[in-house]
Amino acid sequence: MATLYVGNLPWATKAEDLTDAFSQYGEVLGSRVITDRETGRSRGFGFVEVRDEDAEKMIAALNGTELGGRVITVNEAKSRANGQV
DNA sequence: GTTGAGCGTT
Repeated sequence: MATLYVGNLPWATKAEDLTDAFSQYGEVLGSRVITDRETGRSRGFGFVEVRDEDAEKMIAALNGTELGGRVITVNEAKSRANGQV
């Protein structure tokens, strides 16, 4: 599968919101919104796990679109484990 | 109750 980075999210965005939004354009295997480890508040970005064959389609479909009232940024995630191969 | 570029935890 592929990991998608989702940024520029509202503070109220949750993992379910990412799943609901991304599942409209592909199969969402899992999602995760990054929250501050110390305070527990949302950092305004998250990650969505999708199938590799649907990843590019979902990026093109949701990148630059509106979510929760804000325009979000969707890209292929690159950090920690990168490709997950 | 606040903030706004950036890539997450076991």
